[in-house]
Amino acid sequence: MVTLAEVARHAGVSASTVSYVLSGKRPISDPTRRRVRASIDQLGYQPHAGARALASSRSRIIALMVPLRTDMYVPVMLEIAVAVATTARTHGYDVLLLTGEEGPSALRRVTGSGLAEAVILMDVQLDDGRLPLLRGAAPPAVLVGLPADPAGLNCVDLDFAAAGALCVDHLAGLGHREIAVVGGSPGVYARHTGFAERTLGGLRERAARRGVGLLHRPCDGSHDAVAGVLARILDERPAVSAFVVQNETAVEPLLALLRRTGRAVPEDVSVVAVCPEAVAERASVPLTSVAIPAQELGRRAVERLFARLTGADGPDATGVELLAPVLTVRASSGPPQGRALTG
Amino acid sequence: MVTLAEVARHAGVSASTVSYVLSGKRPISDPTRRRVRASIDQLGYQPHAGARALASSRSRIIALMVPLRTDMYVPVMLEIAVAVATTARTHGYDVLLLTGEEGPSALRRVTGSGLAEAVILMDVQLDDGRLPLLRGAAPPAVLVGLPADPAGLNCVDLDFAAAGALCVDHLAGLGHREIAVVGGSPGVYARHTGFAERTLGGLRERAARRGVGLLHRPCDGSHDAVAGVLARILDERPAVSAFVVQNETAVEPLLALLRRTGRAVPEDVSVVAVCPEAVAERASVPLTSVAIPAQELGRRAVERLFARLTGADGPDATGVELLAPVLTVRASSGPPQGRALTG
DNA sequence: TTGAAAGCGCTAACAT
DNA sequence: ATGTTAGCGCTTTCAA
Repeated sequence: MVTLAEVARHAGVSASTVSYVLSGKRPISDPTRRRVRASIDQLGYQPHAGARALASSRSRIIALMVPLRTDMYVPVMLEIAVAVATTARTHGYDVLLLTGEEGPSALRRVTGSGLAEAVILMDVQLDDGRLPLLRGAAPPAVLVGLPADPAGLNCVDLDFAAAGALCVDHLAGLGHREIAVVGGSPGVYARHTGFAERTLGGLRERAARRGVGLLHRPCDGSHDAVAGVLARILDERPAVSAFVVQNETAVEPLLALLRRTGRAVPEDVSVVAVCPEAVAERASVPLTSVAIPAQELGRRAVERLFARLTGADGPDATGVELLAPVLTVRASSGPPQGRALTG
Repeated sequence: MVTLAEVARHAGVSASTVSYVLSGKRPISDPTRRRVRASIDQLGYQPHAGARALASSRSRIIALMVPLRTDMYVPVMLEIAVAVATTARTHGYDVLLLTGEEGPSALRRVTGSGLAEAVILMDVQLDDGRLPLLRGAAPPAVLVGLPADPAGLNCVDLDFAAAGALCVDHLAGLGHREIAVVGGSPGVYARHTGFAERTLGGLRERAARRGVGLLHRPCDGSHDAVAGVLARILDERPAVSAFVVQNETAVEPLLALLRRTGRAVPEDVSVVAVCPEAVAERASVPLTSVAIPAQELGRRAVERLFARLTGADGPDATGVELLAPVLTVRASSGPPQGRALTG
């Protein structure tokens, strides 16, 4: 293994000079810098990560905790994770992958051992068991998601309430008066994963304000479940002329069932989804949708973390950042035709 | 920060004794061990990861490189990654997440700096740019996937050729004589991602051996693409009575299109998929399928890595491990009814 | 603008 | 069964 000392000898300078060439923490004359750089290249020197972490108390690693459970739309998780990793690299950091399995103690472990300098948590629940470890002075952390009480925490998420409101605005603007919501799987609500409830809140509030009827049914993504929920909705509210879907796996079953029962989209019923762009674009009817900006979420989480690490916002910058939802109109929504759904 | 030296002082022993209590690398008397343990707990001591890595030349970290691209079934990727992370933890290791973005040099970086002791590569292609770095003495590595020339490499994958053969056996056994294959997206073939070609090889070989007709069409998962491919197949081979699908995103569109054109599954046509169990179980018709054992792949990759790291198989154990495919019969396959597909 | 040297916290000989 | 001690490779004062 090539060490810094060898580089120094090869370049005819002291170890500290090599170190400073690398870190840029003090001015180095141009000729010296050149010689050192040349030696580094020639010898193929790579600084030892552990030695660096020991001497500087900075590991240049952040930990990313992903959920074990997988009843959220999984590709979003991976996309966020990848965005976190690539963004971290642009700051010279690497990402350690933690799963929920070890529980909150994993945070303590990687953080207490100096393995990771900071933490990003995905799929945060309204009342998350990991939160107590993060209040106050604890390790720098950013949450992707919004807990019930974000006081003293650093959070990034899509503004799901605004997303719900946006869906209602779009549909009400087209003239729809009765909207049905095919929600996330019951498990999502049971766990109080914030996003589902926040979307629903936004839907309800805006529907009430605009005098539009709103019927909500949780639904897991299986074909049978969607069929059941759809039947109930049609039975209880025959006047429903539009659907909002938050469960991506329910999208195709819903479209298939509507087709099969002779309901044309968007002529007879409109469908609006809250889902990743990729899902909306590739659906059997391209969906009018509010995008879930996975990459942006990952990116922003890392940026906020580094804002804290570098003290740009003050050492304990805290607060909530909600990304504004964007609704893209595609082929699945249009004005109601006045035909009753059951017609 | 609590150091080992403080623990030693608190317990009234030397630093090395504390170290050996922790590592178990030499016998310690029961009373001493107890005292040390107590001090560790009381002081909340956690060994410094960097110091450990420096002194021992072992970081206890393995790197996992996931592809940036995402035209494979993404949930499988995440499931493998999570399985890798949890399995690594059972060996006391953590996992560093690398994306393809940095290219092969990322391997050099994490490995050359001593950050990671070993590497697991996902989504390996037949002729992968990362392979040259891994031949010979290079850092211990395991590939999930099978390159064209696995000589000197350590690989784990599903035996996709056998999976293809299994599908043909199942369908031919039911009496089908003409089978159509709805393959992966054209991009998968263009990149020579091994699994698609190997499945196809297995399908062809077995079909030829059993005298069954086989028609293969690549297909991305969009509804329109599936519709086009299906139309072509029906046009070219009206006698087709069974489909094998390897592209998970094409499953629902295919089922929907078959329904829409009045073809009952499995009465009129059988469908067999190569896909994760979750997809097969939740399809609108539960699918007879060969499972993609994501967890098992991740687990085996890690186990093989540690077999190498600990020298259990000799320091440069190498070779290919192909997991035997398992076909589960569900509702989507049955004997042909003798009605022509176009009937 | 550069060097010398003292650690960072731990492991692993080498002693006893 | 336990203690002593010399590094591991780097960062960062303190000096010049």
